[in-house]
Amino acid sequence: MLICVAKRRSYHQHCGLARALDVVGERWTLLIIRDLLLGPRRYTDFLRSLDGITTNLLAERLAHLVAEGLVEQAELAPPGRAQVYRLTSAGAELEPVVMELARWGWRYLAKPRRGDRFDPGWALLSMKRRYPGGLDRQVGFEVEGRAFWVSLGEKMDVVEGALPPSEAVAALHAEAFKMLFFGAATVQALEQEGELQIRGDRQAILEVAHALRPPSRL
Amino acid sequence: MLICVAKRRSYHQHCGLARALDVVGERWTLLIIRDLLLGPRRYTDFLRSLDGITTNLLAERLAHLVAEGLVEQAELAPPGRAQVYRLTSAGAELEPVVMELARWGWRYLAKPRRGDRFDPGWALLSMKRRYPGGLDRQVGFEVEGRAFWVSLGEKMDVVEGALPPSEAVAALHAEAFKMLFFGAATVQALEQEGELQIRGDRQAILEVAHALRPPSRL
DNA sequence: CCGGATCCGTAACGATACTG
DNA sequence: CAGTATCGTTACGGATCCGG
Repeated sequence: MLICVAKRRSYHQHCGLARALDVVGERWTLLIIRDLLLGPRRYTDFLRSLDGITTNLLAERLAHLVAEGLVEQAELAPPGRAQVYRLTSAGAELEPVVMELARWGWRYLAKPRRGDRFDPGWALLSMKRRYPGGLDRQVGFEVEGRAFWVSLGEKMDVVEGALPPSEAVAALHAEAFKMLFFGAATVQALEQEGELQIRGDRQAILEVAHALRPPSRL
Repeated sequence: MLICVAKRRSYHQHCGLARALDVVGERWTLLIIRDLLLGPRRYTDFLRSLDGITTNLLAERLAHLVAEGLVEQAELAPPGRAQVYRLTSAGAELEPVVMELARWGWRYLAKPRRGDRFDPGWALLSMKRRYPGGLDRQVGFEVEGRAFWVSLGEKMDVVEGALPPSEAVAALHAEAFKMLFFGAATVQALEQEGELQIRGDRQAILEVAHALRPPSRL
């Protein structure tokens, strides 16, 4: 009987970058972190979001992240009582890493590839770096059955899922959200075309959308 | 005869992070970028620095980075006339990504692993984020036959290789440099022990070392 | 020596099926 | 729902070889 010590692949370099990549450099890992930045997730949430990942690989990545202390498991309060994965504080400190990579990769989004999946959560996350600060608004976005809660204060916070009610909620389809994200449409235009409905404080939605508008092309 | 279209693996997500990882997420890629941030490199430079990479993989990674427009090949001026790889502007824009990952991975460097390679170039790169600005100094570091030129102005620049002469040069061994990097020693202490020699403006070296000192442990 | 290309074994990954 | 088990495929690692 052989006892196999799990020997992870490593660059064996005493360098912050190399050590970081030793831990989170494997395939899918940072995408899992990105999803968790929107709040706790269940196993099947990942399977839905990370289209193409296989169940064994997801299980292995999650186990590794838990072992590294970047992710922890928790039980959701009743009546849900489902088990979820959530970031630890060490894992949450990966946010600047994710944001920098997303910022650099933004250039490739200008020419969309056919068949690529779009998720409003990913878009909202990347909007964090657009927010210049100075507002105090809490609004919600409902996109095809999913709810995102955006809080603009000193910083921008965004989480997916049920949360305290906000001043206003905008409901729209993913395609419309995509257009907002890329500046191909405005809230007013989408509203006129019936692609966007606002409940509550309309001004709040307009202010938030304006604060998070894409950088002008010049 | 089959014509095979090179089909790269992709996450197929319309997301900046996923697209970035599609391009630079493969093994070794960001380490190659890191090395290039110190200046142009030759093929064999990579082989020496990236201990463990194989020649076929290095060739493939470089070819891919060139194809993506992040790296370009150039001929060094005579009498060297060697071919080198260097970053394009798009590639150089990966510096914040590398720095953020290195910052996050810094925590793992506190407990060194046996057998990990140390490179003063990697250390100097990660010192960029320590520099608070406000100085105007150019100094050199000679570490076991390698020359690094550090310029502190509005920002910190560091390149490896021959460059315009600086105000001062400090010569030391890698182990001594490591101690400086981690705050386990000071320039004065190393000098007294004969582990560090200064040519030229001693004050310049002291100022640079102080500006780049590791964050205090509290 | 430099700058790779080629071949092959192994480990990581991907697809599918199955289970408590 | 939350995984495990099995198996084929691809990427990676190790070694050698080759033209300039």
